[in-house]
Amino acid sequence: MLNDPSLSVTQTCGDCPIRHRAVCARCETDELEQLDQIKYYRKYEAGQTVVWSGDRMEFVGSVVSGIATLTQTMEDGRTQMVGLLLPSDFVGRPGRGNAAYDVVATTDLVMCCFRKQPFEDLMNKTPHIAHRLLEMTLDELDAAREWMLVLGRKTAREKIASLLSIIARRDASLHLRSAEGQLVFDLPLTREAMADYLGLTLETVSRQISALRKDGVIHLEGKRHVTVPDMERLLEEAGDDADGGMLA
Amino acid sequence: MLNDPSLSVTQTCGDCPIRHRAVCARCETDELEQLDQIKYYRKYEAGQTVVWSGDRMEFVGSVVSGIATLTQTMEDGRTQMVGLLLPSDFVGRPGRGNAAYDVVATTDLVMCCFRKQPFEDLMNKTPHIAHRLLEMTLDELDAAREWMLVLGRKTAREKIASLLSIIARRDASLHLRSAEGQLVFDLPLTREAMADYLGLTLETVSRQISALRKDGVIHLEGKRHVTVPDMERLLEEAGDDADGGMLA
DNA sequence: CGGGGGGTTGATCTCCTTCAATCAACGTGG
DNA sequence: CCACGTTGATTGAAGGAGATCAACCCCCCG
Repeated sequence: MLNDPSLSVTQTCGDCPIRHRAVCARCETDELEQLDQIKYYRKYEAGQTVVWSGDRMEFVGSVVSGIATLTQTMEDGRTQMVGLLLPSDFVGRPGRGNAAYDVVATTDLVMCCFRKQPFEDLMNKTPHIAHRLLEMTLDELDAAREWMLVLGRKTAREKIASLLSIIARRDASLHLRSAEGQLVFDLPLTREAMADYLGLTLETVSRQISALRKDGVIHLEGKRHVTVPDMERLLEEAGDDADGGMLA
Repeated sequence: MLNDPSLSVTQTCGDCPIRHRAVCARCETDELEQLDQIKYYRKYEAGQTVVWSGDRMEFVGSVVSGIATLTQTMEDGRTQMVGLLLPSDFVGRPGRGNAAYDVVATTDLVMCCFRKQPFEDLMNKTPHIAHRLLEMTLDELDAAREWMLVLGRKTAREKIASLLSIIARRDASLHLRSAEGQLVFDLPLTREAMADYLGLTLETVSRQISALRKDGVIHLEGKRHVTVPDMERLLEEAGDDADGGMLA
């Protein structure tokens, strides 16, 4: 629960790594200045809970760096991840007072926060923000619906392959390291988190990853470092049509 | 495939049954007039496909009456419903050329359609529309995420109970017929459609409905007419915390 | 009368869960 | 430096929830 007092991550929006992808992506310089005045950065350690489901939302904001998860939990403890928050993703829902999900940092995390009320006021005045938020929300809705197919209809093996290909795709779009068709990345999630994402048990996750390794679909170094020798193959295993985007 | 030529459902927006809930909910009268100029009604019969996944989207629009489903299908035929479209729900995604899902009418259906380009132009000019669409999209995202928990973590029995309570709740909010705590409604879906919604087989759906009936959680008249003697009980069976809204 | 769509029920199979043991990596304090 | 506990992961054995395959019913309609 270390509350580092030296968490001043002060920087100007112009230098911000997520400047062109976050809610502020379409803002003009004057709009950015207004955002600048109500923003503040906040750091979380891996494992820390950012927001508790049901709690009053003090702020909304963007993930600047690190990874967080959005999860829902039943009274008996069953949990389902309903979103994976990567840099530039938005946290919080304008127009709602209380959080609907737990937000947990899975790695060290930096958030760019806006106090809720000022942000909502600003949003109502600047269509660029509202427009970008609509765009992002529609993307998230698509992602959620794709995930519904994974959860409802895919086998354990297909689920794992689906998760791996999503992570691989994301990493490829960031590092554009698809040289030689070889994709390499680190799993940002524990086996348990993957299980919560996929609606499986962690044992099944472990078994299926081992199976994919034995079958040569992926290579593993250590527990987390993955190499995909043939992306087409992985997509087949995921039950997706090959081709599947890559350039989105 | 009957293409009824007498499908003129002409009416003014003022009389529209979904006037206060659809994308146009927040429009002023002058904005409504503009929408009026680009709108047209279209009818579909039960079973007809409204939009094919992958096809060019000619229009976006609202469900006026009837029920439609949003489904995704894998090459081998497995299908997952990713959305249930009720009156006032919006179909189509501004800013995207091709449909991502199949839209199928499960009952006779009336849609209020807008040609895509004019609608997008109008949306960019009138923040009321964009704002309402954001609101609706956020609601859909919440619904999708709640469904992810159902798909990923609930048992077959809980899944059925969840679906029934959602339908019951919706019907209650429409007909406010919660007199005596007795809820009565008709299932708008076949067993197969329910299975596609819940990530189950239709046999399992049938068995679990029978089981809930034997256990007195619901009463059935015919195959579709359902009575819920005790909503609390149904919510327990769904694995939801009791209370659960009812007044949203 | 035949036929087809929607639904129920039964028997069997299988994939995933559950329970459990084991392991490797890591940090911590004696 | 090593015993110890912890956390994340792998693997095995057994059991069960739901899928699969199949028969049959009901009802409407041509």
